[in-house]
Amino acid sequence: MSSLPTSLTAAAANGTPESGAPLSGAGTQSPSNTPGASVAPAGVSPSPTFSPLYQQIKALIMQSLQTGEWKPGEMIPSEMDLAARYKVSQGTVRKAIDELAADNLVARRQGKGTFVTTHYEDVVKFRFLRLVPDEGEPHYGASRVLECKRLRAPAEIARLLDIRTGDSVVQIRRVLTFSNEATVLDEIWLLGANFKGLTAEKLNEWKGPMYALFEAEFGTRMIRASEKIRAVAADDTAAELLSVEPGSPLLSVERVSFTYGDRPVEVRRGLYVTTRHYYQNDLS
Amino acid sequence: MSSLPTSLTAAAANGTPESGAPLSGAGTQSPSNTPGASVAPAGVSPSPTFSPLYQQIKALIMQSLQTGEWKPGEMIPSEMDLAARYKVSQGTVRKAIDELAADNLVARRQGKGTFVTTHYEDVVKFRFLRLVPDEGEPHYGASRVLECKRLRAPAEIARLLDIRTGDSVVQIRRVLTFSNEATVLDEIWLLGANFKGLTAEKLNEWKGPMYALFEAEFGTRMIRASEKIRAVAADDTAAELLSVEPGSPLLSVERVSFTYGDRPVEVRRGLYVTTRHYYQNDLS
DNA sequence: TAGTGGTCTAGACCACGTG
DNA sequence: ACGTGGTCTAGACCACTAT
Repeated sequence: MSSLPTSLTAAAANGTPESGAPLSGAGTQSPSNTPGASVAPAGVSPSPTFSPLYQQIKALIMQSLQTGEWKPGEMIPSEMDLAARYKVSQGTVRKAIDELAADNLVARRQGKGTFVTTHYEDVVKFRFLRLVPDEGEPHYGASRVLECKRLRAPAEIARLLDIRTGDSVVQIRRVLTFSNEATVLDEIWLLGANFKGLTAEKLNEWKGPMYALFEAEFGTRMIRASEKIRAVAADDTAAELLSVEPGSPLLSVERVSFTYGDRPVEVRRGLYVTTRHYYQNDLS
Repeated sequence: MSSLPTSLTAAAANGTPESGAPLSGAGTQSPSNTPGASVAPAGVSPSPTFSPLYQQIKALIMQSLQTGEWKPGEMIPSEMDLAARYKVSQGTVRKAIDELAADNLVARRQGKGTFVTTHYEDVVKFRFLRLVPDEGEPHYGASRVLECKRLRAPAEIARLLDIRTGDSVVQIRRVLTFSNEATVLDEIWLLGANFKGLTAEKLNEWKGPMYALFEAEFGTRMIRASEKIRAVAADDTAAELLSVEPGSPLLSVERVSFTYGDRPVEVRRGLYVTTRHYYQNDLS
C-alpha cells in the first residue's frame, strides 16, 4: 500500500489502486468559458478501458470511508473541499456523491452536509430486517443470544464466505422476540479475522441492531446483502425454540452480507415465524 | 382535462395536473454567461411548496408515457428535442430522464437513444418473477390457465385494489411449471375496467410474460409492486395442483401491482414450491 | 450572515452506434 | 459523418440550517 492519494493527479500517476485503470484522458478538456476559443486537443490516450472521472472520485471517497478517515455518523468534507482536494469541479464530486448516496453509503442533508450512514439510524429505515408485523409499527424486538463461539468453518460456510474450510469463524445462535413472541431463530457465521473478542456477553449487553455493534466495535460495516428465501418445515429444535409445532411452516432466509469491496463477511440463516409477521419486499 | 401541454410555460399557466403545484419561481434565473452581470431578481413567488423544474419535466414526460404518446419499445425524443419542447436546458431534461431510468420507466442506450421499457425484455431481467432454480439459469416456465372469469370483487380484494366491494374484477387461476415440475400456483385479480375481453384462451395462446400481454393488448403497464411473503402449509387443493403433500411448507407471496400514478390494478396470491427453487432478494 | 447541499444553465468534448 | 447519450466544467442562484 502506498500513501493515501490526496489529489487526482497523484492517483493518475499511480494508476487507480484497485482497477489499475489509468486516468484515461478524461478531464484533459480545456473548459475555456469563452466560447469558440477551444484550445489544446492534447490527444493523449484515446480510450483504453475508459473510466469516468466521477467514478474514480467515487472510488477514492469510498477508500476514505473504508480506511475510516470519515467514520459512521461523521460529516464528510463539503463538495467544494473535496473538489479542491481532488482537483476536479464541484459538479464531478456531486455526481460521485450522488452515487454513494444511492448506494446508502452516505446521506445528504440539505443545509448541513453529507454524512456517513450508520446502522444505528437504520432502526428507522429497516434496510436489513424486513419482517413487518401484521398490525402496528415495525420495531426491533429483544435478542437472546443462545451461543457465541469460535470454530472452524464447515465447507458450505467457507464457500459462501470465500475462505478455506477450517478457517476461523464465529458462530452465533440467537432468538429474536417481538411482543413476547419468539419470532426469529438466527444462526450466524462471521469471518473470524474481523471479529476477535466478540462474546455472548457483549452481544447481550448491546441494545440496538447487531450491525450497529459490528460497525462501532469491530469496524466492519455491512454494505449490502443477498438473500435466498424458502418455506421449510420446523424441525424439533427450531420448533421448541420458537414455540411452534414441529413441522410448522417457517420462512427460511439465507443471507450473505458484504462489506466494502464486495467481500463477504457474514452468513446468516434465519427461520421466521410468519403467522403474525410477514416479509416485506418491493419490486420496482 | 385540458389539452396536452407541450411547453413548460403552458404547464405553469395551468398548474401541474396532479399536485397542482405552481412553477414556483424556479427557472426564473438569468443565466447570463458573462459573470458579475446578474440581472432581474424578479422576486415573484418565494417558495410555496417548491418543486424543482426537472421534477415538473419528469411529470410531463411520464404523462406522455401514460397517454401512449410513446409506446413501450419505442424511442422517445432526444434530450435536445425535449429540451426545446419544454423550453428548458438539456441538462434539466437529462436529470428528469435520469430519474425515469432509475424508476425503470425508460432505458438509455448510448449512441442510440432513450427507449420506453417493455415487460417483454424483462424476460432477461426478471424484475417481477424472483424465483430462481437451485441449479441452472432462471427461465420462464409453461403457464397453464385453470380459470379466467369475471366476478364481483370480494371485500378484501376490493380494499387492496382501492375499489368498492362488488365492483367488476377478472379472476385468473393458473399453474406455472418449471422443467416439468408444477412450481407456482397463482390466483390473480385484475381491475375489471382495464381488462375487458381477457379470456383463458388469450392467456393460453400467449407466449412470454403475462405482463407483456397486459401492456401490449390492454395498455396497462405494471410499474412497481409490493409483496408480502409468508410460509404457509399447503391445503388440499394447492397440494394436488402442485403435486406435494398436504401440509407441506409453501411460500405465500401476496403481491399488489401498480401502474402510472400508483394506482393498484392487480392483486396476485402465489404459492411457490421452494424445494428446487428459491426466492431471490437483494438488500442494499 | 455564512456555509452547505440543491437547482439550473450553457458550452465543449468524449464514446457509442449507424449510416 | 452524423446524431445520440455521457462526461466535465463553471458560474449563478435558491433553499435549508446553524450561529
